[in-house]
Amino acid sequence: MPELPEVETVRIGLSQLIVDKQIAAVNYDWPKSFPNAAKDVQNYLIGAQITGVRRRAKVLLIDLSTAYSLVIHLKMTGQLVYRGAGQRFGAGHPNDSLVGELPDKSTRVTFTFKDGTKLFFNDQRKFGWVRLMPTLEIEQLDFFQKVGPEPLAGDFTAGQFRQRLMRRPRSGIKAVLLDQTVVAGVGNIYADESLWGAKIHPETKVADIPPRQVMKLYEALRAVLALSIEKGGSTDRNYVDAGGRRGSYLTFANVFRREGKLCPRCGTVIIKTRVAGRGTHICPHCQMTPKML
DNA sequence: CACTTGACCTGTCCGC
DNA sequence: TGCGGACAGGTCAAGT
Repeated sequence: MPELPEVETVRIGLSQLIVDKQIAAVNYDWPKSFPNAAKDVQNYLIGAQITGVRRRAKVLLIDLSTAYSLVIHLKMTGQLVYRGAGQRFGAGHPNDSLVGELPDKSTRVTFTFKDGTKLFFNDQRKFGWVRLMPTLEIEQLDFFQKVGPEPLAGDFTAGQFRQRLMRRPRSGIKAVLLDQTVVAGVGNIYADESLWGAKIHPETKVADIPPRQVMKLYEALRAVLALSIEKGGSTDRNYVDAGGRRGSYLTFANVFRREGKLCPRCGTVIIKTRVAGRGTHICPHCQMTPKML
């Protein structure tokens, strides 16, 4: 799913498309995708105006004039796609759009604005959700209490990164990067890409990584995330931005989904294995297997 | 404590 | 053309 760059791309799109709009109606067909009391929906969602769109880790926050917010997690296959009144297909380039006419069979929630435009929450696998709750209570959610710092924040230093990683010194580095309580927003794609950038094997124990390599990983992670946001994120299969458009980061990826192809750095064939229970792409030459003691 | 597996779901792809 | 299994960007909970 959407990792930090994808969710950030959706945030940027929505903040240009739906701020100030007033919600006139909401429809949903799968209660787990929209687990909210009808009373709250009536009192705090219908009639509310959208005041802003924020992101924290992989979670999207749509703030409302009622002091409530929509807290949204796209999980693996979630999409948030906006359509103008009467607009049937994706803006600009229908051929470039992964989504056709909406709603479609993966549409779980539809928000209709007063001006007739709509926002669709699509989610093929139904893992994602849209939750309505008081804005001030969001920070008290367990997830928000525990989630780590934003890796692209201006005040996030290499020293902090190293300290956070060292909370799990004996774990493999990939598992630690994927741990949202260590650093926010990193998922499978950017874990693989940043480890390739720093020439670190994903199973290396955190405590065994020399400080200089940790610094390289810090830089690689931030560079990869920033580049991906610039490219509109990664579309592996389902992901699209708020206009229904694909992201192009994967055309710049060095290892992710490139098994069987050549490492752009050394020419060795990239392999795919399993690490931390996830499909993992590495250059077996650049990212040498750590000495397994 | 840390790692693995199973759940949550649907869809696609691959081998037989 | 069909069927079974593995796998897919993410988290949780439970088991070892």
